Amino acid sequence: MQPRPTASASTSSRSAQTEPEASLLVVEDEPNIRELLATSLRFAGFEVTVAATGAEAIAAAERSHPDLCVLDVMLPDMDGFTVTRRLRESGRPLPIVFVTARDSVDDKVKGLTVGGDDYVTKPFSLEEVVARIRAVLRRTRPVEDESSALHFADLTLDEDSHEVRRAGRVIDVSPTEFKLLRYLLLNPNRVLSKAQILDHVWDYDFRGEAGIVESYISYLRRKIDLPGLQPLIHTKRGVGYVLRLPPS
Amino acid sequence: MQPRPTASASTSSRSAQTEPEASLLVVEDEPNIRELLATSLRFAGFEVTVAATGAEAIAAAERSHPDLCVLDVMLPDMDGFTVTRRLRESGRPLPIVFVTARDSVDDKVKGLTVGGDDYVTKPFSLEEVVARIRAVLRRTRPVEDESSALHFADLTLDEDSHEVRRAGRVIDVSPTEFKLLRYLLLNPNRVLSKAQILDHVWDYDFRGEAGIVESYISYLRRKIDLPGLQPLIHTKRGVGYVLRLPPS
DNA sequence: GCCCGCATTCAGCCGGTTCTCAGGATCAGC
DNA sequence: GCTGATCCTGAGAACCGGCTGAATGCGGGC
Repeated sequence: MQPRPTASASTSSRSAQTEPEASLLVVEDEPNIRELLATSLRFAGFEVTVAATGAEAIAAAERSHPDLCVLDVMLPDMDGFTVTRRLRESGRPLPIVFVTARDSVDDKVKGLTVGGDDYVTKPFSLEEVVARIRAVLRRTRPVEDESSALHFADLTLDEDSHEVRRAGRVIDVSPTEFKLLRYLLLNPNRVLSKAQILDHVWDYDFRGEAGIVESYISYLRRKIDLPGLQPLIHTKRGVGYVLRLPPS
Repeated sequence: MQPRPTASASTSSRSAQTEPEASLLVVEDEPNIRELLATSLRFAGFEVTVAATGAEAIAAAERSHPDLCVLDVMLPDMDGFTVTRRLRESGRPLPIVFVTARDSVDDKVKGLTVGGDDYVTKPFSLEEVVARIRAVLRRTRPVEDESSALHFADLTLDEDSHEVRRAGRVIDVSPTEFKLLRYLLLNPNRVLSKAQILDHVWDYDFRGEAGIVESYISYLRRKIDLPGLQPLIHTKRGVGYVLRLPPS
């Protein structure tokens, strides 16, 4: 798991907020994944506490009263059902984003996601996790001024409807194109290196080269930067890509 | 491995401050690189402690509580991912700038750029390292007074968008031109010798002559000091170059 | 099974970038 | 004004990064 050329980036433009967006409890027994989640979620603006087992999770939840729990369903000491039930025994409706192996029986997890909950499968991409968490919070929070759409110039991306628009016109994008565009929209006017994009948009175990980012940038440009419109995706040779209005 | 005779120069105008800018922990097993980093980062105004192994690093971090860690991912005793996790296990979000060999097998550690972290590849240029460190600190520090842009007269250089402007107009510069201009902007009104510029802007293993600095100064002048504008880049014959306003 | 969309890799092309070099311009000192 | 040293800059070669079309393979839906 390692280096590929990278530059600097923030996962989210909200990281500058002084007030944390929400408090999360991350429950995951694999140390590397736990730290990966904790680090990137903290940087995304959340307040994060961690736990490695179900028992720890229950103790931590009583102490810190998190707004949401990121829970690995395969824990050494107890299964996801039990942890979920115990976490909610207090009566507080704690929303949960489950983390599960892709090849695990899906029916079990589906039964778990009845409320406003959701789940992601391992290996996941960091953007995906953050997006799911925000979506669940949006759904379960009482009052919300937040819209689920990201905007830049005449470009819109709606998380709920999974819809992309340029100049009012709906644009059909593939899942990976959607995730890449979301990452760009979360970081407008900031150069993102190919390595950064790879780290945030692709699954954490992706073994490929940075060339695939070039391919997807190419696909996106073909759909987003149509002839006659101002190009929004720009190349900074030797550095990365940036979403911005053309220089005056 | 110390490249070429380094004139004593401060990397940044902040080095005159009595208060150190931030405290760094440099973890690198190669003694020459370690000293090169430690020396130039101290010149740049940082408080620096060093460690040669992962174990030393963890011990040192507990003792000195650095604001940021500069970490070679290829250490004799443990890999970068483990060191990172152990350094952060205390819960304190320690930002990290990783150092990695350019030709190292890229797929060993992934996810190095999450949480605002960044990395540089060996061989690096000193300006690049300092710039990355400052960028990460800017992103991860609570206080948000610092802007990512450097200014001098009507000339600006933005690290985030990698954009250069003169008199409001965007100027397209190559990566090397960008680094050279950043070095000049960090040292306004100070004459910089060609040797100094080579040491800071070019990779530490660059074997070329100082003539290349003349070439790049020429390129920059063509783009920055446009006819009709006040020239900002001046030659001090026999000494070096200086960024300043023309004498009245 | 068959088809289609999507993810991924790769190679060729193109143009920008880096770097060197040499001729000519400029400057300082005499 | 002369002269040597220094600097400027145009030209060119080698290199490198990025763009794109083509090929492959996988997986889901019919």
